[in-house]
Amino acid sequence: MPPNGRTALDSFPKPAFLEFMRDARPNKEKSPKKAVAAERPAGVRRPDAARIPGSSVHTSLASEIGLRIVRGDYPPGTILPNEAKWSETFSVSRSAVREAIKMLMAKSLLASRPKIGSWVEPKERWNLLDRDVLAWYATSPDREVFLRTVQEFRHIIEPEATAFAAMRRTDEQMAEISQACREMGEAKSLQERTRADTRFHLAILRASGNDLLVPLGVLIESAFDHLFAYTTRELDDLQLAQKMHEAIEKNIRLQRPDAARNAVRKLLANTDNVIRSR
Amino acid sequence: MPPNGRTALDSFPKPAFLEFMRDARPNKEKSPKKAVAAERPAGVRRPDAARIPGSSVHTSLASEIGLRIVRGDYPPGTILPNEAKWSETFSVSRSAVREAIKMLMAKSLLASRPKIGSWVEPKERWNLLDRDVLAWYATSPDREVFLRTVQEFRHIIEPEATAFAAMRRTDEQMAEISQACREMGEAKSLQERTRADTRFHLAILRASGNDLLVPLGVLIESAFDHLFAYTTRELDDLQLAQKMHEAIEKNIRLQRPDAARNAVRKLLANTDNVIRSR
DNA sequence: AAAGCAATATTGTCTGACAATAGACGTAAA
DNA sequence: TTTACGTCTATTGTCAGACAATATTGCTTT
Repeated sequence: MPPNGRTALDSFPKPAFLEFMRDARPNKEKSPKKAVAAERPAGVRRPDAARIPGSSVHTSLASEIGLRIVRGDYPPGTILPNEAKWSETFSVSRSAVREAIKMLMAKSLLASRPKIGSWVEPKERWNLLDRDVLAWYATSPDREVFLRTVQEFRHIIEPEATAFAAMRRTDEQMAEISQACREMGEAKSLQERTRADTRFHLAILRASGNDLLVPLGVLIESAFDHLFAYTTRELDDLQLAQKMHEAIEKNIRLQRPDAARNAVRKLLANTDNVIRSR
Repeated sequence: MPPNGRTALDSFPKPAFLEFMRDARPNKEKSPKKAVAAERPAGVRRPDAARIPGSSVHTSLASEIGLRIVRGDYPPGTILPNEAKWSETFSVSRSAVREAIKMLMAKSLLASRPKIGSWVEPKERWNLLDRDVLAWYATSPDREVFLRTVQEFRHIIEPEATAFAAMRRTDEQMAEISQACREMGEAKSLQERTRADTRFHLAILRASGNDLLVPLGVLIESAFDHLFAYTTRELDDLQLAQKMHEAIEKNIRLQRPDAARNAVRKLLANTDNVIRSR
């Protein structure tokens, strides 16, 4: 029953109220509050905000503030504007601001105390492996550096994860991996192919049998998002990449950890070249 | 100015209100609300809640609910009690409940929609590498399994991270590493030693030059917390471990990636033995 | 039987109030 | 002059109550 919608703060829903961000309207008269029903004050009342799932006010606010922090607008240690100030700046209620701030606190970007305010936590505390933080982080510096960092990380994780998968995969997990691999080959569009590619690598992480590896999937997703622009359209390259994926699939299927690890290393080296050559 | 207190939801502050958790008091009369000042209703009003930093109501609530979810009380897909219900169960305001839920949403343990309610997200979405989630996760299954998983993860991460550190460390980073190593040797108590040990490994992660490795420090901290009970009191073992740490320090200092990697592998193998032998 | 429509339950948002906290500052004492 | 203490005050924490938006559920109508 719970629908499987995309996760929240992904920041692309174009938060409605951000349009009038700096539009400080100090003299907004209080809404009458007596008029119970009938007599709609005709517009003015933020007509149709919050349509898309990920764009409730607090969510959008969290995105905006989170992005600013990660981007470096408020360096670690900085004391942020207080809740009343945010509330005024964005013309939203204090509750919405508080909920947004609580979300950022949950990601360790912020902490707060009465009388002090909220301050930006030192960068080491940031939960960089969080989906949203990662997304914000990915936008701020130039793509190159970010992509290189993620790619380096993949070199550390994926070969070992794949070796474990070759040892411990269940049949169901193998089926997922194989299917994703097949769908990569049959994909009609580049986007479709990339999606199957992502599924392939995530399935391997899940099959590794180590719960802690699974959350690292966000890194792979992020990498593929940013790699998309670099992806080749050349048929030769595509076929080569497909062969490499099939080699990985095969070695996991035949339960050969070492061979699987090497196959992944080859694939990553190939990806490195794609990045470098651009 | 921002004090460097421990991070929030660490769940050891023994949240005050949890005492009367199941104490459903349906007929609580509304507080008079007219009596402005003077005439304190004498006790009853949750006398001294929220003393310790990490124990505000919403924070404690998030801990309690988060723990329940991770523990498996509400399996993925389950629709949770609604906000009003939580509010009643714990006798706290709906705002507090909402803020707690927003924190859990930020960690991808929950998601919600109007009219539906809040449901537990599939486990793959959980941000297991989050400090709090990890802490909750660590309590639920038996220590053994958790410890083994974390330790396996360390085998994947730390050798490579250390090799990178040997290549890219700055002098400041080296100083941190060396100091932690020294303090390990000079530590007077086991606890003191463990703390220095943790600092040593975290400093290496930071020195690796890959931002994404830093957040994995929570795993190491968690591992050491749980490893503490297993730690040996034998002098021989301690001295052996110290030698291994010094070998790592030396190889990073001399910028020998391969030797550093091997030194870490040895140390981890030693730790494996400690775990296994218990 | 199918399609549209209304009732309903739940989260989302706003408002306004008061409590608790801890820094800043001034005042008094040593 | 310096130190210690108490007061002032700005900020988050908590509460209460109201209304809006939304999508499921079940009913009604064709």
